[in-house]
Amino acid sequence: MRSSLAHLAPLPRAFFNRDPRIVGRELLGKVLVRREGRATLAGRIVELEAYLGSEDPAAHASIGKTARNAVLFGPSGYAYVYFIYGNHYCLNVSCLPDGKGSLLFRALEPVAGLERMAANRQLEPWQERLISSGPGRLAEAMGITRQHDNGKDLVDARSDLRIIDDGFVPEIVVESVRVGITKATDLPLRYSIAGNPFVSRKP
DNA sequence: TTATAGATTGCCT
DNA sequence: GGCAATCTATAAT
Repeated sequence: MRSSLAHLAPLPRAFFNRDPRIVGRELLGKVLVRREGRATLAGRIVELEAYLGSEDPAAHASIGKTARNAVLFGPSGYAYVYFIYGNHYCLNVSCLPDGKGSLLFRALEPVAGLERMAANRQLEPWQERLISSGPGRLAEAMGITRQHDNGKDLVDARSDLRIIDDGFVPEIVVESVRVGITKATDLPLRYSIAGNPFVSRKP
């Protein structure tokens, strides 16, 4: 399992260079892979949220380019990591350039390195549901920080953080409203795999 | 220089 | 279900 994951090709950059509402649906079922020394941590993407550009007041990019959100104004397929509520990191991938769209990773289903992921969260391996169900939780499980990972190329096969396609295709994709925001709360921009127990909140 | 809101989580009642 | 923790980017003074 470990070596097969390591050799699967990343998605092409063009995959990300599209409307995040399309990319979000198609990214469900793909696998986020983290290399931690000799260990490999991996989780299947089961929940994402799309953030648009200047027309989406909930999007960090809507205020224009700043030091914090600069990655969103660069090319597609790069990691935008921000720190929130004094406690948590959240991972996004840039889609359209010039801040026109990105996706927030909200939940993963662990598929490799589960014990290591649990340890990163100070949990026991049997507490599977708590390991990576939620944007702050999955970042902690994968050891993602702004210092180490902001601006990282998720398309680069040599990167220690990347997204690969193992051929899994979800049966049913569900659209629902985004979580935890106070603006543009009625847009159906959250995508999740129907019935998957690792989705952070029921749609 | 100071103030404030925030794409969350975990613990409390 | 309610709310404190904790800190930083950005806005306001």
